[in-house]
Amino acid sequence: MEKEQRWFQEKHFIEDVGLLLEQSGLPRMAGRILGLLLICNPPHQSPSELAETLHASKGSISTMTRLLIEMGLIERIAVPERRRDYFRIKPGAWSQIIMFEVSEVATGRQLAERGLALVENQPPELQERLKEAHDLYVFLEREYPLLIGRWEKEREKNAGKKKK
Amino acid sequence: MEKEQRWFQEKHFIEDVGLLLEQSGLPRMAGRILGLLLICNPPHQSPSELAETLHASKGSISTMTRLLIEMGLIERIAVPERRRDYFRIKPGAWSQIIMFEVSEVATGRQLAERGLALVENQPPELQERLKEAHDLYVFLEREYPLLIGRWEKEREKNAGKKKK
DNA sequence: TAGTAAGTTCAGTCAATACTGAACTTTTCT
DNA sequence: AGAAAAGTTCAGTATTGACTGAACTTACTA
Repeated sequence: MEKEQRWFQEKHFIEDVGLLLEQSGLPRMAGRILGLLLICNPPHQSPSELAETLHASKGSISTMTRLLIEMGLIERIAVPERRRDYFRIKPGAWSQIIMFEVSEVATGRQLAERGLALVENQPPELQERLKEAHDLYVFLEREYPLLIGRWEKEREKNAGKKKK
Repeated sequence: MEKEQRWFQEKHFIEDVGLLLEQSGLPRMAGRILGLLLICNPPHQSPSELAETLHASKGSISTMTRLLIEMGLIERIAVPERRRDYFRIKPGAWSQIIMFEVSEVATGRQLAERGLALVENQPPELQERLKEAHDLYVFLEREYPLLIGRWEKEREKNAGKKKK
């Protein structure tokens, strides 16, 4: 049956989004929820729909949706006729995910500075190890947000013209 | 005593490098080794020195140094007079760490493409969710390496003039 | 307004995996 | 060459944190 084949692919996709975002520190189930919300139709799902589709407990759905909302990756929406809440991917979620990397870079820069203080009495060529790291963090802390800004601007510009 | 104070700071620095790199998927102990190799004097350390300083078993030092070498973050060096091997931070280690992020971006792009195939029959506004993610990954896959390249070039240029 | 469905919270379980320690191999020193 | 020191491998332990399930709260419906 055609439909089962399709669902098999979707299951795989959802699982792989879970794995990918696990690399970025999200719990597996949070990534699965995002994966499902990326491809579902309609694009909004209730907690119980999520629980059933993902074969997960209501408990973990509740915990993980709260986390995703705090992180700004999904949002609650009200659906006319139904009173209970639905979730959907928040527009801009993906730049948000990338922005978390930026704050990690900032942490790295601060840490490198603490390190530099510790080696300040060593000969300059020994300080080089840490200077390299520090230098890169400083560079990225400045340039990374600019890069994302450039993307957002380009994207906005293209929003006007309907593609294809 | 002045020296104990210093060692306290160093311990903390090492531990925090461990925590930072854990975010990027390295085992804690691997990050600690890098942390120590960033600030130690001399800049090269033998496995047994590492084990003693970090209060770790010889076993985990052996496993983790092998991992770090495979990842291109540290290297073996021969020290005159001593036959056994020493380790030190490999120059360029930090751009290497960043490069691992790039390959994660590539994974994300591929995954987004699989997702797009799954929603190709949905109305265009529903495809938007995935297009945003895909678009960003494509952008970063192109621009991120260019950014690192720019940094490396700038750094090379500055290598000539001794600073301060 | 009572009854049911949906959602939240949290204590306890389970699974993944980093790390230890012991047996073994390789290197170094006398 | 023999003894000791250093390094590797791997089976087993310990720790961490995600997930479940049950008790509870809130929202909906007849």
